[in-house]
Amino acid sequence: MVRSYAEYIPVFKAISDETRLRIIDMLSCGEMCACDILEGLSISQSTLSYHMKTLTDSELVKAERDGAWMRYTLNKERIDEAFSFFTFISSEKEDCICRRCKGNNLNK
Amino acid sequence: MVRSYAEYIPVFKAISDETRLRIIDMLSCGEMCACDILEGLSISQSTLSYHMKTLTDSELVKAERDGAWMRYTLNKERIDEAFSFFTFISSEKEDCICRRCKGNNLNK
DNA sequence: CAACGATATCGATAGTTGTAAATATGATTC
DNA sequence: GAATCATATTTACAACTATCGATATCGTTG
Repeated sequence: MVRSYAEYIPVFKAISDETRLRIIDMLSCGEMCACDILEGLSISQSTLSYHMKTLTDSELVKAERDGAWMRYTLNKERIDEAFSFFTFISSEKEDCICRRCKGNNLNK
Repeated sequence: MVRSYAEYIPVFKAISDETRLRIIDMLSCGEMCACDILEGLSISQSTLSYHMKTLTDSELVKAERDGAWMRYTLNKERIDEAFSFFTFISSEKEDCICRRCKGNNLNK
């Protein structure tokens, strides 16, 4: 199930930036090309390209070339995977690495 | 609903680190004190303190002093809030900031 | 209250991140 | 194929992050 803690860190990093959250919001209803995303933001073209690379490297966003344009879409499966992973990590489990606090009343 | 994109960024940053994910895993079944968390990791005490501050500042983890010990527990409500926020951001919405790509066939 | 155990803070440092200007690459069009 | 439009890469830099050793603070206990 959980392969390693490192597996989804690029996803969580990708959503840890205001500009990228705004881009994800823009993509929530369907695909957009880079030029139109750029119009909706107040950043340079090279900065947008950097952010889109962060998003596609983490696989949160899928990129498809269409002639001169790049079309971007949200990868909702990847989002679900990352959240499932975190939900698993943060939920009670049978073979848990947890141990109780030495000073915990529950252990008395 | 969504107050600002910045609202949950500290939460997403908090879960973007392998050591902190491991700590969250440790806390998934109940509370632990710092000394026991430290035992389960291979980091210095000052580094643990730094990570616990990151986690509590983001409100992902609640801290409670018990004499000399600090007891830490996961704040599952905060986790749910952050995920709800992101789910909202990444889902189709009525008054969406999305606009379609100029070159998109859907607009023809 | 002195000594000790638990945790926090400080200072220093190496590595990472976000930004933009300049430049390069890739695709289209005339 | 030269000009132009769209996107990516390179370079440089300031800000932030994770880390640790040293030190400080806080609480307990003799």
